[in-house]
Amino acid sequence: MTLPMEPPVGTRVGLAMRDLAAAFATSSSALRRLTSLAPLSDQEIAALYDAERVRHRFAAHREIMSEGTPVREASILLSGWACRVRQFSDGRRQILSLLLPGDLIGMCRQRDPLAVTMVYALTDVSLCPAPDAPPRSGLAEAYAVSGALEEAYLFRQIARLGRLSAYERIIDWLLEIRDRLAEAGLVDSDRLPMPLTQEALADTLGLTSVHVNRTLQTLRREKLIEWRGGVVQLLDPARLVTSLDYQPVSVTKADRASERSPAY
Amino acid sequence: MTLPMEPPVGTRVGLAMRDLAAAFATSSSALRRLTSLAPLSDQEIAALYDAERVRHRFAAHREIMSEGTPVREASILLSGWACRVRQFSDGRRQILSLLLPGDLIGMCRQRDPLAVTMVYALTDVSLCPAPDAPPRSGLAEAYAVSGALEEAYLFRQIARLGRLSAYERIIDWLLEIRDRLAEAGLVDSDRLPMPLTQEALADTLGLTSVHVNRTLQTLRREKLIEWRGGVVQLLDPARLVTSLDYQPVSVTKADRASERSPAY
DNA sequence: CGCGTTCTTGACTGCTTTCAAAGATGGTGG
DNA sequence: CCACCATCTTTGAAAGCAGTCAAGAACGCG
Repeated sequence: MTLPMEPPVGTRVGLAMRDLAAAFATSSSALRRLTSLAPLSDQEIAALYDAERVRHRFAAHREIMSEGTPVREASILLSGWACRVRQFSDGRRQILSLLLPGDLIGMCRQRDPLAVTMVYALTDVSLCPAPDAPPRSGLAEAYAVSGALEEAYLFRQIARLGRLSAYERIIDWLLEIRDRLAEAGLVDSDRLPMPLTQEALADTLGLTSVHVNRTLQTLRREKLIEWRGGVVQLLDPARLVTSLDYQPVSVTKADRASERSPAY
Repeated sequence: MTLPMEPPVGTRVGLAMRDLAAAFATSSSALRRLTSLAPLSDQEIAALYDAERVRHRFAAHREIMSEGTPVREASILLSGWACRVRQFSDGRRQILSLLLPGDLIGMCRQRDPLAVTMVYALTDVSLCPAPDAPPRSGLAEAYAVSGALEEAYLFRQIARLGRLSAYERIIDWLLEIRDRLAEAGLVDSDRLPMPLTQEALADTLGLTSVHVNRTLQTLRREKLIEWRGGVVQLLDPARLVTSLDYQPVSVTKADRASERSPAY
């Protein structure tokens, strides 16, 4: 079966909903992630599919949202990598969190929300508006789970910056990115797309690019990773995991259940 | 006028609602903070006042919530300081965020939520259940704003750990704590209650207690702060603010408006 | 007053940064 | 197809911020 690469225009709730749902879930990495967060109805999946028709594109290095600016509408990140950044007046820069395909941007519950951080495109990026989710719907649940995960990743980032060495930070971060990309179906046998420069990684991990470079070389020398041409290959994920007793986050009971017995 | 120190039992929506509201807002620091986040109706204030009758107390150094455990109900922190912590297997410890009077704990939107981090009482602490907030109510708005602020503080913490020196981290942190305590009415002319040990502060700022100690001495020598007997006095807040162009967070348009022209 | 916790101090180590410059890489246009 | 340029990666030497270890002083509580 050939999967649609771009959503055909004008598709609505149709005949073979079930097949469509399956197709969507594997064709769009964003859709794939969102459908994995909570059970969605066929209508909801169709709504997401529909929403993807409207695309906002941003070139790499463009500002998607600026600090202190009103947040208009919530978006879904369809493709590419973005991040939240804090820029200091003296040139220092800290990447606060990464935004990967399927992540939500600008999902605020208060009225007249202002962006608390700049959002910046690390690569070419495309967004679509996030469909409204009525209270207690499956989509609302998916949004809630996504929000809880985002918070959990912020906590991980704090612990990483506060207490891990450069060597540990890189390993811990790679494992987290692997898990997050895997949710969107973007990881194949521990090979992950890695569009970041070492400088961007340094800004993420609170290091200098020089030290990131040296530490990566250590990891390569130890045959733990390969990193060439925008792709990282984890050579011994098990050893990486045990070396810092890394554990994936889970924010709901259902989530933890699915970890014990993976769906696939 | 004498303010009630403990909420009298059985009070409901009464005669002099306006006066009551004013009294509550100054009597309970938690109530004071929540009422400042969004306009609340008299009924909502009464509900909060009512909720405070049920108190869960935790002694200092007790675990309030443990990682991976189901979150039963949302609570309001009435008094004392708590924190979210990540404990590493080798003894390292990172305090992820501080929980101050008026902060919400365990406010989750997803079903069957699990605690993502341990919550730990830094001092004796008392909590009460957070009243339910119907959608679009003032209370829901207050909860939403509180959640957005919490997220903003996590971003600040990440930037702090990633890119500031020990000296800068302490200043930045002190200013943030001042602002947060001020919302709850707990700051008087830049004197803040400071129940943390230098070790706890080290675990918050990703440093060692020895280095925190030395850095505090520098700040004292420079006549920037005093810290004695559980109280910190900021001696020159303006200089502290400009030294790292510190700016308070605002998460809504209304919020920013009130900064320009303070309500009191 | 006595004991445990917290704070303070010194000497030494080391991880990470800084500064600078040389290679590698990839995309573009002639 | 190759030269060229900008960006990114790699390397070296030296300095500095923060950590470690250890022990003594001060503080606060019962």
